[in-house]
Amino acid sequence: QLEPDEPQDNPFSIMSSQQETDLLSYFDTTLSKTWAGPEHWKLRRARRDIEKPEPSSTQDNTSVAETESPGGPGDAPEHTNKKKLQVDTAIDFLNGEEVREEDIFGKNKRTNITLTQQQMTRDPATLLLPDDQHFSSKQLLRYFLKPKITLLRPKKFLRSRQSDLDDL
Amino acid sequence: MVNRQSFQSKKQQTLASLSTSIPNLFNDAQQKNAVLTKQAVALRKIQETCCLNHPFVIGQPLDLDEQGEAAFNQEFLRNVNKILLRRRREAHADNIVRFIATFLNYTQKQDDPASDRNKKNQAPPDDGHTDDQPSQDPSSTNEDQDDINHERQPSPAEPIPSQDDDPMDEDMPETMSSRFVRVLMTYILKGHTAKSQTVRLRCCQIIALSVSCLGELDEDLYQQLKMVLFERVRDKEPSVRIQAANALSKLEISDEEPDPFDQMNISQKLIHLLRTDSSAEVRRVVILNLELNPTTLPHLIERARDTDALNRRLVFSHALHEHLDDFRTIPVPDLYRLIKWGLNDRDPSVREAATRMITGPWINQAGNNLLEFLERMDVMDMVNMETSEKMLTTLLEKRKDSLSLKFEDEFWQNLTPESVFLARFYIKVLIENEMDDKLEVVLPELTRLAFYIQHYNQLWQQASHDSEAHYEFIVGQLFEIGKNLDYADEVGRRKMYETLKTLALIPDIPEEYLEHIADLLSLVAMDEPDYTRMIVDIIGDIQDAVEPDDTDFDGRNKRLRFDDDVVIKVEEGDEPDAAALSIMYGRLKCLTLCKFMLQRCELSLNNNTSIYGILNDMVIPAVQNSEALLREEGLHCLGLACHLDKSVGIHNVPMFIKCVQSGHDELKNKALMTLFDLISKYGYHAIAEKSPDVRSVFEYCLDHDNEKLQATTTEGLAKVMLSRQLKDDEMLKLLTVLYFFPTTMENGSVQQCLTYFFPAYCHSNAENQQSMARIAVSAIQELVDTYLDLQEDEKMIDPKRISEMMADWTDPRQLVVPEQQETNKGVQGPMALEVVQVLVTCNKNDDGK
DNA sequence: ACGCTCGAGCTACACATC
DNA sequence: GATGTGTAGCTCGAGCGT
Repeated sequence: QLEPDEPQDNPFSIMSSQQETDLLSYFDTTLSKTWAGPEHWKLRRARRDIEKPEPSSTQDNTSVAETESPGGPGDAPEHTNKKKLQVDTAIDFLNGEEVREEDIFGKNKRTNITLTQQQMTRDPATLLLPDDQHFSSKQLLRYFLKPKITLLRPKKFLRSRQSDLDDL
Repeated sequence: MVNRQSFQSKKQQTLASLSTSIPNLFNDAQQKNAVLTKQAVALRKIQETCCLNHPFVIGQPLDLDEQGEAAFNQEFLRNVNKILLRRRREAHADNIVRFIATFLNYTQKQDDPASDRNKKNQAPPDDGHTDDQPSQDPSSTNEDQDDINHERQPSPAEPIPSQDDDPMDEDMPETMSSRFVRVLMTYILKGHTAKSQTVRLRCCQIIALSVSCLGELDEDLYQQLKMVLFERVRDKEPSVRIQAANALSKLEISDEEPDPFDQMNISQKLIHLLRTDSSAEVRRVVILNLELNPTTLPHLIERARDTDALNRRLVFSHALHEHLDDFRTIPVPDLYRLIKWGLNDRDPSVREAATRMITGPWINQAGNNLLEFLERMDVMDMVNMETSEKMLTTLLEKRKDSLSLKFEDEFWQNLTPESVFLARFYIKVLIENEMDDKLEVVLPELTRLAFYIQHYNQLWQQASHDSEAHYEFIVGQLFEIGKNLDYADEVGRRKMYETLKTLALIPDIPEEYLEHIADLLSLVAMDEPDYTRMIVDIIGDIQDAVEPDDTDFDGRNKRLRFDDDVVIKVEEGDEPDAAALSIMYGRLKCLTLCKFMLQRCELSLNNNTSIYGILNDMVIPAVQNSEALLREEGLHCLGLACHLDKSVGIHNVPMFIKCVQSGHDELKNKALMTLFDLISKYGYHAIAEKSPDVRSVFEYCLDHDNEKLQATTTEGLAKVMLSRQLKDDEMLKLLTVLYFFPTTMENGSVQQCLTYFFPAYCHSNAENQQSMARIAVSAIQELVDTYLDLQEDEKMIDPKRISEMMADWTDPRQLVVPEQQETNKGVQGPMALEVVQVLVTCNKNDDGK
């Protein structure tokens, strides 16, 4: 969690926490699917997945689990039934009902079943991704003028040979 | 005749039981594991019995029972009818479609004496989808075939026509199957204008799977078929287009006759679909079926950037995988674009497919020889360096275990661009994977490497124009290898220093080599002050070489080489002053080296006093120089110096602001970068306290028409706001409006930066999210106004989508760290209120939300 | 091979338009 | 009033991971 107000003279103590790195790498992964920008943005299905576990976890594990369990055992056979019913798309060629040809070849005079020439000529660029600049937290964590140095841990770029010797 | 009579009675029986025998075959054929050939064989037998007056004999003139034929056809079509209304992807119906194709293939082959001899009854083609299972087991198909041939032995009583007496007429002879094909196709084609999309879909599907099973078609039927497909490929329903495209791709590509409707031939239509069809699956069908040739190749390559990840993947795993005989048929720029896209794709499965394509068939094409492969890839071309590097790294990652190389003196003495390039990345991969034992036999000693650099440098300096680039490249790669060595050896360090110094003094050393030198010297140096002293010395030497006596300098070939777009403008009539030019280039080179040094320095100026001299003698004068390039590079150095000392930094802020306000674009950009760096380093308030102008400077740059400047400002603000140094609703609103503004649409850097920034900003922190909520409504109002009076040629995101995105940003559930419940409702609630207020005050303009 | 998940596509419904 | 158009929600299946 972020500290709301850090002393202004040392602002990057905010950024230097491990959590901050975690947060940014979290966004690096979650946002890697939406990088292409508003033209390719889609409304994600409401994050029910995150809310689903909530009722079970937020509630006590004593009463709620009991009340919901009756539905559980009933579900299992239902699933198998459903599957069997769904697979039942076989066609009975021998005794099946006749299909009337006018049902098949019936035409619709008014409805246009073909696209207009204009609908056919769309800009090919809309079906292509833009040039990916691979924007990530890396860009946000480096200096413009010293791109090799991260803002997070201003470690020494030059390792002192003297200290190497000292280490031994 | 007895035979004839028995045939007739068999026919009577068969005709009588048609309404059960054929449905039974269809029933069998729809099953999941049905061997369709079996049913096809049985159906063919029925067909022969019904349609002929004699037992079938290959090559015999057709003796047709038209009534029997009609009965057969009618019954067949009656069964076909039953699948035409079955929805897309219903397995049973799909099986029947395949059955139809199998039957057509089989019955047609039976009547064709040419194909009958070698009776390699090809399986009917797949439907071009990724989901198709291999419909038939090839071995069983062949077995069935053999059985048939035994059964078809003509009875001894029949006259056996000679097999070779029947050269085909120019007009194909009519056969039982050709008549059937005509009947079926004519019937199926009727469905192409049906009201039901399912019928259209099924008809096209039948055509798609059957076209290659039809044998030779009448010209008129073929034309009719083609026209129908031309129309269906423009169907309103994507699912129909998928099948139609599939069918079209199975027609002879050699047919180049254009459609009178739009003047496009088959190939052109397919390419058009590939590029413009809104359905990813339609495009996919074309990717999978389009023949690879010089015309289609660029369009297939373009699909490596398709919005659909699966399509992108198929370009690598299918279209260009096995079908491309020689990757050198791809023009080099396209080749590198393709590899770059594939290896850098956001989707791991695409990257994987691209890697497999390169490591598999492409390397094979080069005889599994990496050096040969690199040669064919033309890796020396510096334009594509990044991609070459990535590619070789990927390659070696895959092969690191099976590859054991040994680089000894002889290897290093006889380097080629390809071999040194390979060595560099082999070393890199070994280091990254900590494969120390393999490294041991590969890494040269520091002294040796210094010697090799010297050696190839000499060759470079003496080289003819032709081989110059060759040696230059080798030296560059040796620099890179040098960064991996151990610098403990004193003698090696000294040798390296001497070598690097010599190189630094070469008048026309490329800029990136100067950077390598700066890097390597940092490894040679004992510590930072030592490093600084080394560079300052070298800078002094460079200056001495250029400035004191300018007699033998010729500005043209001794100049420092920068990127191509950097061209020093020489004022009109200044040409004779080559000496002045060369002095200027010398200064520029010193500044550049200084820049590289400062980028690698950390110590404060007080602890590293040798920098002061260089700042005062060289950098400050350069900032005031009239030559733009020198000013830029000087400013850059000054900016870097500000990194090292807070008071120097703060002191110079007004100067940087001034540069942003009145410099040329490149200078503006450098100054702007420095300002953001200083804010990052010393805090926004430390800067803004003394120079409140910064904020307005940022506003000014956000609006600037220079894209690079806009991008720098955006990225800088994103940094400063994400780190929560700057909390400024108004600035956030400016960024939001900028993000969706029509003029920013083309600026990819700004777009992609903000695409990252907004969700990260809003979802990382509840306070940020509230800030967004406060400005969202007024921002969207402004954007809707903009949207309403868009010019003809301007494009903008639909306001509805804008509001969706803003709703997403301000959704409290998306917060990474969920706030305490109090704030949860409070975010979008006020927004909704505000929306209502806006709607009430002006109920003529309403947004899409 | 199995099972899960996410997303494309389908249906139904409301609204607009002729 | 009927028919076309656009959208919301739901379902089912392809494709991925285990």
